[in-house]
Order: sequence, then C-alpha cells, then structure tokens
Amino acid sequence: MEYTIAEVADQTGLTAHTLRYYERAGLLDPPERDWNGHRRYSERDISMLRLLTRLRATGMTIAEMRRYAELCRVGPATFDERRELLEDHRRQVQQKIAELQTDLALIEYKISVYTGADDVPAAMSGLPAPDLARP
Amino acid sequence: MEYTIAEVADQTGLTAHTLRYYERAGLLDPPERDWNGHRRYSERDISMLRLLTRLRATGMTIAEMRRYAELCRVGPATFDERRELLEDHRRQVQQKIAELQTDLALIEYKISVYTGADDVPAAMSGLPAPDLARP
DNA sequence: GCTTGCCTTAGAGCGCGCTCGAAGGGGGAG
DNA sequence: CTCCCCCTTCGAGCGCGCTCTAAGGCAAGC
Repeated sequence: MEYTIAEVADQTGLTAHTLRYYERAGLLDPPERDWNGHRRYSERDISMLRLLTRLRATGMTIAEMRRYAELCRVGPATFDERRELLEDHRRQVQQKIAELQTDLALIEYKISVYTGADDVPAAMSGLPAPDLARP
Repeated sequence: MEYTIAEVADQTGLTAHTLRYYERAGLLDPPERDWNGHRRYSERDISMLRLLTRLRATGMTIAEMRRYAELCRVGPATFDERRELLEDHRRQVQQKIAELQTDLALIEYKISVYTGADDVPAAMSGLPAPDLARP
C-alpha cells in the first residue's frame, strides 16, 4: 500500500510542507514518485516517519535524526552505531523525565502555597521559600 | 544581602545578557541600582529567578512567565489566578512526562532490536515493527 | 596616565524548526 | 473549456529565546 503526501500528513500529524522539509533535510529517503511526479510513500516510509516524530517529541534535534537516517541508509553494518545513538538519546530522555519530576514537585509546592492549605508536602519542608508573595 | 549581575548569573546559570533580557521582557521587576547605576539584585529577585528557571525548564513560554510576573506585581488579590496558571502548567508538565515515558518505551524497543536480543519486553510484543532494518 | 575589567544601553543577529508564498502543472467534474 | 483542487519546486520568512555588538562610563591597579 502506498500513500499520497496528504494521506501521510493526515496519518503522522505532520504537514505536507514539513514532510518535504524532512526529505530535503535528509531525514527520509526520497519516496517513489507516481507517473506524474507526485510522491508515493510506502509503509516503510510511514514507519520511519512515526519513529522520527517520537524522536522529535523527545527532543532529538534534526541533525541527530539526520545522523540516524544516514546510518539506516548505509545498512545493517551500522546496527551498533544506531544502538549507541539511541542509547545516548535514551539517557537524555531519562534525565529530562527526572528533571521534570523534580520541577513538578516545586510547582506543586507553589500551588499549595497559593491554595492556602497548610498541608504542605513533607518532602518540601526544607525548600528555600520561593518568592512567597511579593505583596 | 544583594548581588551584582555577574554573581546572579553565576548563581542562576543564566547569562548577564539573559538577566537583562528577562527584565526587559517583564519577567522580573527592575532591581535596585547602586550609586553608579549597576543592578543590585535582592534575595527576592534571586528566588523569583530560580522559580522562573524551573518554569522555563518545564516548557513554560516567556509570555506565560510574563503573565505570572504581572500577577505577582498586582499583589495578593491575584493568588487565585496565579494558582490557576500554575495548575494549568502542572497539567502540561504531567502530560509531557507521560508522553516521554511512552516514547522512552519505544526507544528501548528499538534498542533491543539493534541489540539482537530476543528478550523483547512483553509489553512491546504488539507494536507495529518500526523500520526494522532498511538493509 | 593608562590599562583592565565590569558595568551600562539600544538594537541587531542568530539558530532552530518549521511555515509559507509564488508560480506553475496536470486531471477530473460540469 | 473552465473551474477547482492537489501536487510540484525554490526560496524567502517567521516566532521563539536568547545572544551578541557597539559605544561608552567608572574605578581600581600598575
């Protein structure tokens, strides 16, 4: 099964403009064309795009995704390097999650201050009071 | 205790340029000046900056932070609105964490594929195989 | 007195990741 | 044939969040 650019845009949540941009940027192999020059995306293209969108959502840069795509183009010989790239990225995602969780605790502390409840989470009792009021 | 812009830059990890930018952008009340016009940041300024950096790190935009700062300037009458703003942001952070955790599972699945181990996590067994090799 | 170094301002510039505009073609419906 | 819609390419433009430059002030050290 193959798809037009509009169908792929629909399926991936990217715009047609962005799909062409990704192709230009070297993130995606140029798909086949039909008789009149329109792109026909394969299932494989779609899976690659789905992976790319998740990598983007987790903060991978275009340059890193291009690197990954280049390794894919080379072939199975690059499995190790691709794994390393993904392992690096995994670490970054894990760190980001940890950071967000810490920051979430601070946000919840601030909310509790504004709520006027005195049931401040015990874990926060030692926090340097952040700009409590500015009355 | 008061601090120079360089000391604050040091403490917050922001640059002096960025500190002036935040002030211009309305995120921070203009600090006091000493006799020769240099900024003297108070402890209160520092706490606000520390909060702002965590809000930035969790994806709050400059515009939203400005809104928060404006509410702070108005006074205690805006406690409710500040709480709502932070509650909205909390929801966004929670969603982002959830998304990252889902995406992390996909990344780990891909790593397992490249590792060649056949001990693919059971939870993943139903995944549409993402671009396994492109040989 | 000169150099060094940190500070000031206003405003321009940059990197990223899109996002859009212009100009044009081909095909199907009425 | 006309209208409309979707596609094409190339290249410019944009929004965000900084980041830096230029031009200059003041003060301490040599």
